[in-house]
Amino acid sequence: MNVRRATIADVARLAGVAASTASVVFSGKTPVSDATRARVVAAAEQLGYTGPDPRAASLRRGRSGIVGVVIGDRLQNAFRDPVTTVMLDGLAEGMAEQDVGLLLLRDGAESGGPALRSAPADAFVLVGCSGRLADSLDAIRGRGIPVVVIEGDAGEGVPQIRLDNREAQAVVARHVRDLGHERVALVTLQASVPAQAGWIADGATIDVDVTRDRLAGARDVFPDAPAFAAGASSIDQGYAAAEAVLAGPGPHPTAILAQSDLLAVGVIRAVQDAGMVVPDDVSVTGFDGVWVDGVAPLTLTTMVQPAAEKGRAAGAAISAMLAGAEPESMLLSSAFRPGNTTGPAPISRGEPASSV
Amino acid sequence: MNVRRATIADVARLAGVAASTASVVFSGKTPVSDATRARVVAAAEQLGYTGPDPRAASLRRGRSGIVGVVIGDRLQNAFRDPVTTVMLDGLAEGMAEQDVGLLLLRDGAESGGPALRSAPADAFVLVGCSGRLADSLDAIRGRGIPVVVIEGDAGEGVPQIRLDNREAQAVVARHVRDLGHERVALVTLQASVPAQAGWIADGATIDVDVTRDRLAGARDVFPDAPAFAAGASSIDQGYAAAEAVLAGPGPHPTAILAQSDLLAVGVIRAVQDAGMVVPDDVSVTGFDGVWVDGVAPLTLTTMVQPAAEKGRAAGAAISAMLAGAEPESMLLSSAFRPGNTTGPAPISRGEPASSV
DNA sequence: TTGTATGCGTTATCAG
DNA sequence: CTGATAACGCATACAA
Repeated sequence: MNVRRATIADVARLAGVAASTASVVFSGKTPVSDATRARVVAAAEQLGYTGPDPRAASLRRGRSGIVGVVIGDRLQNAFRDPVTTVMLDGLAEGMAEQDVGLLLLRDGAESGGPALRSAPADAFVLVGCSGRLADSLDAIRGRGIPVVVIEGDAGEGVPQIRLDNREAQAVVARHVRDLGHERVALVTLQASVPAQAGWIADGATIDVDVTRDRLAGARDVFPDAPAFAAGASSIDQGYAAAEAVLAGPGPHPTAILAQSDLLAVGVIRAVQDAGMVVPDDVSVTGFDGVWVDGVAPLTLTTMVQPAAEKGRAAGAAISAMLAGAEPESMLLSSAFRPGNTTGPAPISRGEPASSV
Repeated sequence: MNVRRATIADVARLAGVAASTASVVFSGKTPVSDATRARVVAAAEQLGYTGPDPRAASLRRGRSGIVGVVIGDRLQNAFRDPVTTVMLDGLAEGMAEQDVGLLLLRDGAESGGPALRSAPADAFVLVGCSGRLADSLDAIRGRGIPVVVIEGDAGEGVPQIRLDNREAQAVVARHVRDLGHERVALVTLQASVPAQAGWIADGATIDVDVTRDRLAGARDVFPDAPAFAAGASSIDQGYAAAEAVLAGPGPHPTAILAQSDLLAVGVIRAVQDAGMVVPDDVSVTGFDGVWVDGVAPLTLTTMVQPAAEKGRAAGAAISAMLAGAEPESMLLSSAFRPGNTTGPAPISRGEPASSV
């Protein structure tokens, strides 16, 4: 290991050719005579030169082969939520053609933080990091780099991959209403960035698009349903939220609509730990459809969202933009999947619908 | 959006200062008078200059702020396996100090493929991509870049983060033996790269370190236990492997030791679908300890490995190496966690221990 | 087929 | 505190 690494100039010198010739041997962009190639390769081997320095090459070519993926608050939560990982999965697949790597970035406390401004990425995918989204977007667009937004409002000119969140959540809500439920509570995804668990006040502004849209969908059917925002999409947070909901004044709700499957699992456990039965005493619904285990022998009633497809679509859009095209935004839809965590509302004790 | 993006030279010109001065305004490495700074900032804003081009900066500085993480075969499997995501989690945490991004790379079909050679990373973390590991390692070391290996044999001079796989698996095996089991079958993680599901022949070479070591641990206790290699660490593959195991000739095994929790869950389902009861007819064990759901109301008997700690340790090692230190390798240990998927061996029908 | 010249956009260094 | 200079390592257009 020499102190200084060999450069292509060193190789060329040793091989007795011009640097450009040596360069061509590695890039293969231009024909080279076998004799020359052999000399260059030999020289490279002798010097321990393994190929062009990626930093220099990317400066010269103007491409780094990296796509930045900005995932919410913390990488931690992102990895823990199967929806995100499935989506990343799809993203990787959607860009398999290009030989690019995915650079995972979190949209940290410092909005539009250093990473966004200084990451050597050819393009970015922003994932549901609303609220802070505007800043992040500015940081990126300022760089004149292609960007696609998944589940967030990006404004003009930015391709977006969205879900029919409002309508989808309304479908679930109607299912619950049709079962006769009237006292319904909602457990939402995080409402603000950074997340802050707690009741969502009437008329409160909700930064996060997904949360806002799904909440709207539920309220389309149950206008007065109280909503508790979880701190993250996790079982624990769902449990805590349900505890808060059940501890509220008045009779407990007969149905709890959670905005993610993970939250729903937590809700179910909290309900059970409170000595009640799902769905006899309380019906519970989720959202996502990728989380299948954890409530056995129950099967969660939920909306199945095309998570992998979201990623694939984003990947395809990025590919298109890198190729100079202008991809369209995309609206994907979810499918209702009934399970047995919902059932008929328990016989009313004559209580009117009320806030919990 | 101009055709050409503004450079720091443009900004400097407009501000009437030298390029180096403008640069300093952005980097903050040297004091600048307020007046000058203001002029530069104004010029930058006017030109839409949002900061130095990362590619040029990293060429100049010799650092890109990126750490490459090479995960097995497919990103897909990596994301699907909670062990990996938890590990990544820890890795991100272990490097939180540095403002670096994680570049996810797969060690694709083309060994030591382009990504490894051409990714502008300051360091690499290789995760259990053995077999192909040697090639990848060469590709990286040739570049003279710090590298840490998690769960793989990297040879001299490369810090490694390893688990006590062999001993840990032996602990589980002894637990099973102590319960009276004699006819035991093993379901292993992938044995080769790329993965190929199937029985592991006697004396076959196993490329993947983790698989080999855990297998050895099990064989320390059950020298003749037949082993079936799964195609990946997933429930489905576990299910398929167990089907193969149960379909074998002779009496079915009374215990199946799986090398991961996901596999174990699949095994359990296959056993149940075959009309048998866990653990009465067949005991099942896992490995990992991060997967808690999916077999309710059973609790998996498993080894809990410090997955997050693995990542953290790797992150710390990378940080140290980037700072010029030479971190030591690390051996982490797992803890036995008994569950109720194991129980006493069913009453023997006088069959001798045999291969299935 | 090979070589020459040029610049990609920065920033470290050092002299003023 | 500011500016001039010189790389960083490579790849492309073009000429030979």
